[in-house]
Amino acid sequence: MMTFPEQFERFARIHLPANLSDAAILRFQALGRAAAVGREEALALNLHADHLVFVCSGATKLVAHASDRRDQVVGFHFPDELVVVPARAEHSYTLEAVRPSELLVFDYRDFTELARSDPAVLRSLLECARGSLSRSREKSLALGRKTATERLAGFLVAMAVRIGSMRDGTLSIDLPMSRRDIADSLGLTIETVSRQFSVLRELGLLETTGKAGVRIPDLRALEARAGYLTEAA
Amino acid sequence: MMTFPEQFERFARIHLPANLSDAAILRFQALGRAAAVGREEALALNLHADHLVFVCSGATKLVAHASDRRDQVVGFHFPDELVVVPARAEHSYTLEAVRPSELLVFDYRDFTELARSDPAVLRSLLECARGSLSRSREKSLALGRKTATERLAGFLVAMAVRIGSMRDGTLSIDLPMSRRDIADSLGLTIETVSRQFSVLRELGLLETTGKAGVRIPDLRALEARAGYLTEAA
DNA sequence: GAAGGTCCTTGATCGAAATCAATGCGCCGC
DNA sequence: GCGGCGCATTGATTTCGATCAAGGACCTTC
Repeated sequence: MMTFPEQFERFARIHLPANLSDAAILRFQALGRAAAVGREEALALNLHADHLVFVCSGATKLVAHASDRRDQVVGFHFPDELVVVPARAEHSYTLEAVRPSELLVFDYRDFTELARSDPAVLRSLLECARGSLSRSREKSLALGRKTATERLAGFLVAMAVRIGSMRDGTLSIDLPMSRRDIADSLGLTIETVSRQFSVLRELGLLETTGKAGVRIPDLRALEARAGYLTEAA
Repeated sequence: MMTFPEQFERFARIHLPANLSDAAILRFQALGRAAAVGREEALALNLHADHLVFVCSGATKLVAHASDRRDQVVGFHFPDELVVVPARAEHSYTLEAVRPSELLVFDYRDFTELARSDPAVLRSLLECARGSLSRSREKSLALGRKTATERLAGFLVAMAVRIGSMRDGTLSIDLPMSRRDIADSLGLTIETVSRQFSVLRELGLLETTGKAGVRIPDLRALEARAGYLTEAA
């Protein structure tokens, strides 16, 4: 459990320019607030404003809500990442904890107003937005044109890159999210996700240990199963 | 047909700050090139670099390509809009003309390098990225969790807002894109798109004239059919 | 370490959209 | 005005993933 100044210091180190004056840093700090969010809880936000949220610890999902509790996980966000949580428009969005998480919350408008003449901060925000846009476009392709197996394979490749680690010589992931979260992210049902885990397991592309553990013996092979473009095409 | 300086002037008026010095404007101008792209042609780009493209005239689609010619239209872009076209990664992207289009092309890296200390230009880029991210997230929700009818209704609402106009008292759209483009944007087939047009027509939510003309007598009703959140929820 | 609950897996059936297959319409040149 | 062609519509059938329905595994709690 971090104190607010510790959290902010971490945020500043990653997302604010190194040469910022102490006074300027304090002005940004004054705009932030800390929030601890328990598992499966949503971060409480003013629905009518955009927010900028820094993930200090845990793991989170950004969820878009349509009518009839049909939810779509629009993205997962892990420690040290910055997320833009949009205000309610055609649909509403919530940032929810997949694991107990410590978050740093800013009003988007206040933050950009303070950063309006600081190129380094603006560049940092732009990079954050570009990363999210790029992942979101990849997701559109997956949701629009890929089969269930390809979607799960692509998801696992992306997770391996973002939160995977080497364990006794094999690329491994400890998935923080439930099958429901994965299903809501891939536009599938939990049953279909479960079946695709079985398919990939039978193809020898992965091994599972318990609910959360996944070992990937051959990342390239899994990428191929995800329908990624090869050198040739 | 615009000359390159005319095109650039238009771009500068919309996306560059008004108080930029003439010298600075010329430096940006030196980075751009004009490109005319015919119907269904792709803009020729260096595949290994990101680009920034300004649409001067016409209508364009940003297409993500997976294996087996399964294409996903990731977004449509109309005159005065700025598009980020990503370099090839897991998938490749092309910007293609839906109608003959005049485009202004920049290398993304060069452009941001020149803008690196100019907050106003950076803010303009950030706003562009945020707009695209927001539309992309809405698309993820539609592709992941909505029915064919809801997707088409949502698409038509969005087009009405972006390129619709009032004609003899009724909100009307002259769709620049084919059924195939719409299908590739909504993650459906052309046959299904066609059937959903019939469904919405039979529901009295729209009238069609020829292939491209759409009249929307009641936008609110169409929005409701798109599964948008209502005030209550 | 047994009990209980939650989450996950597997199986059987159903349904929305894809695919396959004609047919129709609008738009072009002639 | 009349073909002809490309695009769009409509119909018949198939398919992949959703839904419905049991089991089974893992983790917590006592």
